[in-house]
Amino acid sequence: MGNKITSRKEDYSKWYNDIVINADLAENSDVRGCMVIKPYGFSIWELIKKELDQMFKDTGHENAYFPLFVPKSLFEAEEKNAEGFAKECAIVTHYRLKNDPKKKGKLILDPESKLEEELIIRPTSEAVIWKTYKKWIQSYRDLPILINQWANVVRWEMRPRLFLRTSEFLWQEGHTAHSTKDEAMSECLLINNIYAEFAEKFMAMPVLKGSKTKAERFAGAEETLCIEALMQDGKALQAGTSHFLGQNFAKAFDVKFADKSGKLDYVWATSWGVSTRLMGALIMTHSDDKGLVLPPNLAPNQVVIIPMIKSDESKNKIEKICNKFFTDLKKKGVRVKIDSRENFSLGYKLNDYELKGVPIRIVIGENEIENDEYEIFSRDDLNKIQSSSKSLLNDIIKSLDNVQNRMLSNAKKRLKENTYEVSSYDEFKELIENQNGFISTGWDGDDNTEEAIKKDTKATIRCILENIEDKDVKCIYSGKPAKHKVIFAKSY
RNA sequence: CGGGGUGUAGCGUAGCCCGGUUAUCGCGCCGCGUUUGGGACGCGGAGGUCGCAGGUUCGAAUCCUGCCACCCCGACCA
Repeated sequence: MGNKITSRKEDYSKWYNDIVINADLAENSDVRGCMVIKPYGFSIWELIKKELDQMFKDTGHENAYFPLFVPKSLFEAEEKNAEGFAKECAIVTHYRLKNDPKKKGKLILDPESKLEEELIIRPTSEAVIWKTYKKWIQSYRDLPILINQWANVVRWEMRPRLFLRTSEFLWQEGHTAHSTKDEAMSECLLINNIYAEFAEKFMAMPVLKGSKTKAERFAGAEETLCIEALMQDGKALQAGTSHFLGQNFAKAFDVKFADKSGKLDYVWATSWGVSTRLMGALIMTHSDDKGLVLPPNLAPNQVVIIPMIKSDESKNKIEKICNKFFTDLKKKGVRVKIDSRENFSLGYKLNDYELKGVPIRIVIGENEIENDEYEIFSRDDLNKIQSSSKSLLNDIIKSLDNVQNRMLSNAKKRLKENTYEVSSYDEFKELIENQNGFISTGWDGDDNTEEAIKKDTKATIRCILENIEDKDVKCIYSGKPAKHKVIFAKSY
């Protein structure tokens, strides 16, 4: 191995990047702010896709694919959305290059190929999709449309950050159309619940569910629901959003439907998405100074078997037993791998799989076979439990469950321990300054209050947990009666 | 776009202030041998437009000018 992981206490940002790069997940590419996702990292994304995709399909959604390019005029149609994304768009202006007459071997834009109308590389697909939906929708019988697409998008952010904010990223975006407001609202809520369930069940990452304030809301949405996760350094990470778009896009793209009585009305819409940022969330929620810690449900390799071969005589026997366990585990649906590379020492392999976060590891050699004693090592708590050849298969499967559950309960505990109730603004500032974490408190609902706190402390309202009537709950900043119970935090 | 920093082999770096043999070291890579129960060792080897373009000089990784890229801190954001 080359570099070792530097302590996260020393420099969180450095720690995070080291894990991501050393564990072979991703690297910064030469192209500004874009990342290369390496095979092992991409396998994690594929698992995320697979599981989420199933959840969408189980709730009646279908996949489709829409174009990458958005003509500028189309993009402009929904004003707020266009304005919100305007300053982070990559734009295609030409369709051809030609040789530079002044510099041999260099290419320049061919001025003759300038496009009549520029094409925006989608930062999100509402515009293209609603243009299409107009053609698909005439009657209430055409509704609802429940479509999801897995795609890449480009947002030209000022400061990219590996996985969390890259110029190009992979995501899923759902776009639905409904005949009633209530139905669209429940769709929006359903999806946010799916996101939260996915985060808990598969990522072992507990999240808070809530809605965004006007300032933090998606451009063009009437309401944005979100899931917010807490990272190990106490900063918040927005992990997924689900937007109720009202009739904004239907009006912008003139999408009307005839109801049962023949009356025309604009359709109601939602859109929702999660991105490769989830992988950043996964890393930053569970990893430690030894490297990645992956929950079994999203680990490309759930179990690794390492044969320990000391002599030619025992080689056959050991390989046979390794293969038997390998096959047995495969049959049980476990993602298992045998590492029989002979040019790497045991110590190297042990460290390598710890770095890569493989949840369960067993070493099989002469000692294990002779004594019929097998050690099951779990990555999350670095503990070993004893097993025998007879019970090994079941014990491994049980251990995978244990790791998954333990990771979730530890993360839940950390979320609870780092969520604070405060009664004064001084206490609020003190906490934000020194501890980070979630601060649960009252807010008067005023944009100016939100803005003032942000300027003062860098903390923002991550989500509104609930609207409250209680006259005794005061806004932490203004002291006026609070309208909402909210979570403040510094965020990524 | 403002403030600070960096650019030398696949990765991490020394050298730069104070110009001068063949550009340093570690990891990784290739070959051979010995190894393998917690990141193995020995010997041999390959790999460099010193970010790019100019300038100063007998001579530039080193000094000067311009440009580019990246990192960190702000504003922006899934």
